[in-house]
Amino acid sequence: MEKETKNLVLHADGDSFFVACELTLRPELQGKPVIVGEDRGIAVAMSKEAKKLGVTRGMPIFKIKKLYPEVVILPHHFDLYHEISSKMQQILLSYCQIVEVYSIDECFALVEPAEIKYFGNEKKFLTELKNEIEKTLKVTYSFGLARTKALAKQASKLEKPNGVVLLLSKDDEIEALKKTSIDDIWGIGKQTIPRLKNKKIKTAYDFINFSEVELEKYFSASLVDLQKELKGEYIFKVTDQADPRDQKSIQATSTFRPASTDSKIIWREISENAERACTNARELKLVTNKISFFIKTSDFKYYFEEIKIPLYTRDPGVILNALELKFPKILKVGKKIRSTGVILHNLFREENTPRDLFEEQIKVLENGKIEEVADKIRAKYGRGMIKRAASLKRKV
DNA sequence: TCTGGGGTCCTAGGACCC
DNA sequence: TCTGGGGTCCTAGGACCC
Repeated sequence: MEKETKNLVLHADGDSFFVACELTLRPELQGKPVIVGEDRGIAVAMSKEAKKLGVTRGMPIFKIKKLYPEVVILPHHFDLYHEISSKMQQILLSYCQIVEVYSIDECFALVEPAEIKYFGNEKKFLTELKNEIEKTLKVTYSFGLARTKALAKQASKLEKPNGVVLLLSKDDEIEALKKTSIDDIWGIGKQTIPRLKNKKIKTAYDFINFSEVELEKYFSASLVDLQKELKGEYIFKVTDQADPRDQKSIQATSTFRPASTDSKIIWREISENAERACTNARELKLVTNKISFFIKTSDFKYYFEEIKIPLYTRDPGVILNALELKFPKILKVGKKIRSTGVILHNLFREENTPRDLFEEQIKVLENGKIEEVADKIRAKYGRGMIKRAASLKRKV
C-alpha cells in the first residue's frame, strides 16, 4: 500500500485553548461558562458552556455582561499559554521529528511510517499521543491526520472539541470534504467565498472538483495550491519551528476608549506603541529602517503612513521623531480616532545589520561634506533626526 | 455603549535599465 | 513622430490567518 511508504501530516488544535489554560490553574471553574478577553474588551476564547449560551468570538465584553451575567470573564495570561504551548511542542517532538508550531494553540507535525508501525496503527499512535498530552498538560486538543496540511487542518475541525479524525483513504477524504462548507476552508477568506459560490461551489468537495484550468485563470495561485493540497498532493511543507528572530515585522497597537480627536491623547498612544514595539525589538536584538504607523477612526477606517529612516535603529526617540513629521498629516482626517499602532518593518539582526547609512554619513562627513549630508537628512526627515541619530551613535 | 492585537504572503504595477 | 520589447527590483496594499 502506498500510504505505508509515505509520511502523514498531523494537525493538533487546542480546544478553547486560552480558557483551557486558565482552567488548569482554576479547576473550580470547570463546567462553567468562562471566557478570556477582559483586558481586550472582546471575547477571545470561550469555554464550550459559554459557546452554548451564545457567546461568540469577538463579542464585546459589555454586551456579554449584559446578556449573560453568569459568564466568568478573565484577562489574558500569555506566559501561561506560552508555557503550555511549548510543553505541547516538546511532547510532539518526542513522537515526531519535524514539528511546526503554527500558532500558540496549533501545531503541524510530520508523522513517519516507522512511528505508526511502532504503535501498531494510526489510531493507536494518536490515542497514545493524546493521552500523554492530556495527562501532562491538563488541556485537550483536537487532531487531524491526513496526507497533507490542508487536509489535516480540515480534519481536526470536524470533531472539535477533543476530536480525532483520520483521513487514511481517498473515501475518508471525500467524506470529510463533503461535510466541509466552502466558508470553513483554511485559506479561503471572505473576499473569495462569494466568488466561489458564484461558481456553484458550496463545499470543499465541490472545490476540489472545480476545473483547475478555470481556477488558475480566474483565481490566485495560492488557491490552485490549496486545491492540490485538498486533493492530497503534498504542497505546503511542514517546517520546523521558525526562529523568532526571522520575524518580518513587529507591531504594537492600542485601542483607547472613548475615541478621541485630542492630538495629545493620540500622540501619547503612538509614543507608547513605539516604545512597546522597540522593547520587543530589543528583546529579539533586531533593528529596523522602515516604520509605519496608523490610526483607526471610530468608523473603522485605517489611515497609514510609512517612513524610511536613514539608519538602523530600535530607539523609540528616533522613531518618534520620524513619525512626528507625518503626524499632522494623518490627523487631518478630522474624525474621532479609536486606535493607533506602530509597525517596524525591514527587520535585521543587529549583529549583521548592513552598514547603515549613518556610517556612510560619517565617512562623507569626514570628507568634509558635513553640511550637505545633514541638510539632505533634515530636508527629508526633519531637524530632530540628526540629533537623535547622533545620540544613538554614542549609546552604541 | 458594536467590532483586540499580532502576524505572513502574494500580486499588480511603477521605476528603472538595456 | 504616437513611437519596441525585454528584464529586474521594489513597493503598496489586498487577502488571509490565529
